[in-house]
Amino acid sequence: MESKFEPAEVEPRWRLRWEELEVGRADATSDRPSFTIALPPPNITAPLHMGHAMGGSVQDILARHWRMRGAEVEWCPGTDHAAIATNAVIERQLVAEGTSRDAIGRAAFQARVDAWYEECGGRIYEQMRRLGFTCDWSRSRFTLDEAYVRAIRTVFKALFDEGLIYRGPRIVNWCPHDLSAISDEEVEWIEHHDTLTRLRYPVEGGGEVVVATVRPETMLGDTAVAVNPDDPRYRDLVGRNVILPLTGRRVPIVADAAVEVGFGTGALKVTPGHDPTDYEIGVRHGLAIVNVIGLDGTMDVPDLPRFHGLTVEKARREVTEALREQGAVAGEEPYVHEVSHCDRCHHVIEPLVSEQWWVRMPTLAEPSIAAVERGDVAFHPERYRDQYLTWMRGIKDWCISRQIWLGHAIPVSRCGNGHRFAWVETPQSCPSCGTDRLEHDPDVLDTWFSSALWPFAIFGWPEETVDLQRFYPTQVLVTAREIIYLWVARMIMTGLRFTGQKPFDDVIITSTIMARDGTRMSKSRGNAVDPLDIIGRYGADAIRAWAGAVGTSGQDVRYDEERVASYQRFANKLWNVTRLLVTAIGDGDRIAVTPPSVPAAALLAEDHWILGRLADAVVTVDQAMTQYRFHDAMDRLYSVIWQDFCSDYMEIVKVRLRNGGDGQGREAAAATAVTVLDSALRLLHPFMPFVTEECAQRLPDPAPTLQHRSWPTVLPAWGAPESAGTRDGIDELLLLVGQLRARRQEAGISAADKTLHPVVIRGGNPSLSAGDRRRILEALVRVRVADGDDAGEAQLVIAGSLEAELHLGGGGEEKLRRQLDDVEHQAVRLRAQLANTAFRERAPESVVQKATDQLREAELQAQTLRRRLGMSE
RNA sequence: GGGCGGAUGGCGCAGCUGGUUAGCGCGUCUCGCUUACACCGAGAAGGCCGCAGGUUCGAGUCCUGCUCCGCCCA
Repeated sequence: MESKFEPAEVEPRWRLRWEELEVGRADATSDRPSFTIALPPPNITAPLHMGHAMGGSVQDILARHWRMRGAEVEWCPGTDHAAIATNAVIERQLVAEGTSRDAIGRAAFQARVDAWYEECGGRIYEQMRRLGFTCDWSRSRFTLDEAYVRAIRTVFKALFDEGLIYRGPRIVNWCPHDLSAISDEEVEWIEHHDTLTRLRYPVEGGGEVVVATVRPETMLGDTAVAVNPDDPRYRDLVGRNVILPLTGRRVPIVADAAVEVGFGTGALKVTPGHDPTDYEIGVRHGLAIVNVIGLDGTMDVPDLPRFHGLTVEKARREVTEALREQGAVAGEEPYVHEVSHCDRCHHVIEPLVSEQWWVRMPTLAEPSIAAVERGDVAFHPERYRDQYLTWMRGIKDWCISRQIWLGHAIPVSRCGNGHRFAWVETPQSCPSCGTDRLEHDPDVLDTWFSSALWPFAIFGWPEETVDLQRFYPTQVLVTAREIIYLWVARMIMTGLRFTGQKPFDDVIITSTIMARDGTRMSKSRGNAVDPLDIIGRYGADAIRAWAGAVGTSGQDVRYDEERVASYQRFANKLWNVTRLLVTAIGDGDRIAVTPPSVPAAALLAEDHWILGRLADAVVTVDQAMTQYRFHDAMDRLYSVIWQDFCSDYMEIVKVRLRNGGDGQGREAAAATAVTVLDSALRLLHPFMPFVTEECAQRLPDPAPTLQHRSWPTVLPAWGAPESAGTRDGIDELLLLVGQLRARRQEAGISAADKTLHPVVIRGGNPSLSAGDRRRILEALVRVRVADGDDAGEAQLVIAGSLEAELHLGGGGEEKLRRQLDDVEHQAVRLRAQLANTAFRERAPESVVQKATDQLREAELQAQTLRRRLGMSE
C-alpha cells in the first residue's frame, strides 16, 4: 500500500465498479421496503455548481445509507429542458456569432438546442458520476421525453376541462429582452438608485394634486389618481377629476386603501397598464387601461411623436423634460428602491397587460395547505413549513404561458369556428364541429409547469406502471430554499390532485453556499467555485464529506476550502491506519471483520474500551442519520476514528500487534481493530464512499462493495456490561496521559529525549488492573511505572481519581497552585449549589447526585494538592 | 412595509427537547522526520457565548426589547 491516499487513482476504479455492479439500479419487483428520491432535475443550461454538488451529496448519502439498511433504493436522476434559461443561452450564442433566432429560423434553432442538450446533459451526468453519485441511471428522465410530454398534456387538459386553466388579459411581468411573460417567482429584485419626481396634476375646477413617482414616463398611461380614504388632506378631492398634463386626458381621483398615506405626497398616480399595484386598483375601481409601452420595451404612443418609439429610459428623461417645460414638475429627490428584473437575462421587467394562460391556484392550494398542516409533508428545518404555509395562503393565479420557441407547446387549438379545446394527442379536427381548420396555440408552457409533475411523471404517470406503483410516493425531496414556491409547492399541489397522494414525506432544504466573504456565489460575480476543480485538488470524498457535514444544517455556509482540505487529510488518515493494521495482520491469522473473531474473555481492557466507543458512535450516527442531522454523524465519525481509534487505541496496541505469537493478546488486538475499523468504514461510507471502499477492500473477506454490506448495529459482544468500569478507568487514564505529556514538556524535556522517567501511581478506578494500567500508560507516555517511592524529587499529577508522582526533578509547584485554585473554585460553586434547598428539591435526582460526586472529587483533589504544597488542611 | 435567519476564542463553524470546567476544524506558539500517516505526532495559549432586561433552583440554550449583518416576500 502506498503511504498516501491518491483520489485520482482510486476514484475512477470505483466509479466503474459501482456501475458494473449496478449499485444504483432499483428492482421494482423485490420485496424490500422501498426508499425513493427524485433528483431535482438540473437545468441543462450549464455545468453543475456547488449547490448541485451539495444537494446531490446529501441525496447520495441518503441513498447509500438506506441501501445498507436493506431498502430498495430508487434515486431517479433526470434533467430539465429549462426553456427560458436555455433559450437565453442559445440566443446569447447566436448574438455572439452575429446572428439571431429569427435569422436562422425555427428548424436551425431547434438543432442548436438539441446539440446543446446533448453536450450539456452529458457533461452534467459525467459530473455527477465524478462525485460518486449512485443514481439509477437506467431510469433517467428528461422533461422533453415523449412519455413525460404526455403527462404534461394530460394534466393540462384535465385542468383546462375543469376550468382551472383559463386565458385572459392580465398584467404580467414582461421581459422585453426575452419577449415573454414570466411568473412572479421568476422575478428578481435589484436595488436601483433612481429619482422620485413630484408631478403637479391640475384638478378640474381649480387647485392641484401632487403625485410622486419614479416612473414619470408612465404618466402618459395614467387613468386615475388615488388617495387613501382616511387621508384628510385629500378627502375633498375624491370624486373630482384631474386633467393630465401632456395628454390632456381627464381622469378621476379615487379613494383606495392600498395607497400609503406616508409615502411621497400620499397621492398616487395610477397606471393600470404598467404597474401591478395600479392594476389591482384599476380592477377595484373599473378604471380604463391605457397601454403606452410596447412589447419591445419602447414607448407606443403614436399620438405623441415626441415620445413614440423611445426606450423607457429615454422616455423617462424626455417626459420629465416636457413636464418641466410646463411647470408640472414640483420637485425631484434621489430615491433607492428595488426594481424587478428577469432572473434569466437580468433585464428590467416591464409590467404590462397582455393575453396569457393562467392556472387558478386557490382551489389547488387548499389540499396542499392541509397536507402540510397535518404534517403529512414535513420540512427540515421545520421553519420552512411556516414559510410555505404563509405563501400558500396568499397564493395568486399562476401565469403559465411563455412567448418563446423552446419548450412544451400549450396543447390547445382553436378551430375556424372559434372552438377552443385542449388535447393530449395532436388533433386533426375540431371535436365540436369537426372542421380541420385548426390553429395551434403559439405559446409554450412555463418550465415549472412540467417540473411540477416530476415525482410521478418520471415513473410513467398517467400510465399505472409498475414503477409508479412501487416507487411513488417518494420519501425525501432534497432541494434549495429559493425553490420552495416555484417548485415544491407546485409538486405537492399536482401530486395530490392527480395521484391522490402526497409526492414525498420529507422535504430537506439544503444550506445555501456562500462565497468566502459571505456573499452569494455567482458566475457573474466571479466568486463561484467549480466542484470539479475541488475534486481535482482534494478528492471527491473530501467535497462530499464537507457538503454532507454542512448541507442539512439549514444554515447558510461559507465555502471554506480549508475545511474541505481537512477532510482530504481525514481520508489519508483512514488510509494509513488501514495500512498499519493490514501490515500487522499475519497471513496465518484467521480474522473476521465482525464480530471480533476471538472470545470476549480474550479481549484486554483497551479492546473493551474501544468497542464501547464504537458502540456509542454507532448509536449516535444512526440516530443522526435518521434525523437528517448529518453534521452530528460526520463529526462523531471524525473524532471516533481519528482520536479514539487512531491516536489512542492503535497507539496502545501497537506493541501487542508487533509481537509475534500471542503472548500479549496479539490476535485479540488485531481482531478488535479490524472489527472497529470495518464498522467505522461502513458508517462513514455514505459520506466518503471512495476511500472507505478502498480501505474495506484491504480488510479480511471483503465484499464486492460496501453497498452490499449492512449498516452497523451494536453487537452484544462489543459491550459486555462488566467492561463499563474498565472503560471509565481508561478514560481517566487517558486524561492522566495528557497531563504527564504536558509535564514532560513543561519541564523542558525535548520530544526527542527517550528517557523513561519513573512514575508512581495511586488510586484510580479499581476495574482497571495495575498491570493493564501500566501497559497502557507505558505505551502512550515515556514513563516507567515504578512500585513504591522512587528516589529523587517528584511532581504530583492528578487526573480524576488517579494520582501520580512523576519523577523528573522538582518544580511544578506553580502548576499545582493553579490546579488547586481551579479545584477550590469548583468546590465553592458546587457547595453553594448543593446548599440551595430549592436546587435539591427541584432539580432531578441525577443532577443532584452528579453535583455531589463532583464535589467529593474536587474536595479530595484539593486535599491532596494542599498537602503537597505544604499547606495546612 | 411583512416574514425568517444569524451574531459563540484570530478565521470558519458545532452546541438536539435549559442541568459537567462551552466543543471542532483552520490559524498561532513550543517540541518532535518515534519503521501507518509531516495530508503526521505531542503539548500550549486563546471565549464576560452581540447589548439590556426577564422567566427559572439553574440559560450560550426559553421570553421581551435594542443594535448590527443576511435572506425571502410585497
